[in-house]
Amino acid sequence: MAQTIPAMAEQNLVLDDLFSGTFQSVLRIEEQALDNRLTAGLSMSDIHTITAIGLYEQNSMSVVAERLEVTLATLTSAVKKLERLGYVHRERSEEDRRQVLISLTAKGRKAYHAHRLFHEKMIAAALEGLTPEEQQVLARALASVKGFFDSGR
Amino acid sequence: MAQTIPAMAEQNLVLDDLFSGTFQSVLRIEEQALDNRLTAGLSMSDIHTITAIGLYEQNSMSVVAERLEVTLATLTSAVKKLERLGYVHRERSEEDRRQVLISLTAKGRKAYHAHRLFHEKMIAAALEGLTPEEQQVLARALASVKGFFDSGR
DNA sequence: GAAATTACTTTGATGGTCTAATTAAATTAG
DNA sequence: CTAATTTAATTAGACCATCAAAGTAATTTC
Repeated sequence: MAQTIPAMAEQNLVLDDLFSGTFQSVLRIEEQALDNRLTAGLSMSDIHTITAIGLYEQNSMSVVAERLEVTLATLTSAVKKLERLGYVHRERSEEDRRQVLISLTAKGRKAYHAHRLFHEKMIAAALEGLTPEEQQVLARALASVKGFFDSGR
Repeated sequence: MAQTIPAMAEQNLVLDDLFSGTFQSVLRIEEQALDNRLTAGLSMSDIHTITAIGLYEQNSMSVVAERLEVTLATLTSAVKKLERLGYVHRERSEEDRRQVLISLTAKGRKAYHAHRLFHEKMIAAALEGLTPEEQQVLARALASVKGFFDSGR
């Protein structure tokens, strides 16, 4: 009965450390990668905003705020910075003049691509020690884990 | 030659999304879990500090700051809050009176355990959809991925 | 024992986040 | 058709986590 808990904890502790540790490491690496000609001066938060705006879309502030799961107030200040730095274009919608539509400038798209490329290289390099079968299992395992978390508990 | 890149990107894109998505989900869940009798009012950052101080250790500020990879200034203010709230005990070292030794109070240890328990349950639940073999592979895959990131690139 | 080093704290700045208040536009109800 | 309500965004003001630089006190070195 309760006896199974400690037994379980043993193996899971390893997984837990691995998860947490990998998270930390990736975050660190990702931040370092911002030291790039095309993304210099941007924070992770800025990159998230750029990613959420999307490559060739024109989205309203509300839509992007929802994607990012932040308030409009937060997004307003984030976008103000990115507009000042020339990564994002802002204009009022003609259909509904309450809305503000935001989109990436050429510079913003370059930053977007730079970050995506970095991600691809990172993943490719990180996985090169795994066999295709292991990669397959990793994908399914992550999907399962994520699925669990997203199902609200 | 270069032709392998796009082919590779396909599968890796999935892994990439899974990674990023899982990260996000876990972070969210973890934050929500702080709404607990024993950890209420604490931020993730506070929990990290408590974890780094350790259950039954008495560490100097420097040691903990290094574990957390933050400056002493940052840790000083973090610890000030945790001391005020009764989670952490501070005292000057007798051997070297420049040092400040910090340790968890009973309340701090309770918070520590509450968070650990949450983590165990989270991992156990997240893995219950996987076969033991898959869990095994996941562990090795994560270890490999983490190893790659930690080896500096 | 004076000078240099070490351990920590304080001060003052920045960035990212929030809530509440404000502005302006669009929709709805009378 | 106006007046009231709702919606979209911004601004104002707060808080927290972080840092660098300056300050303090103890220890080590020469």
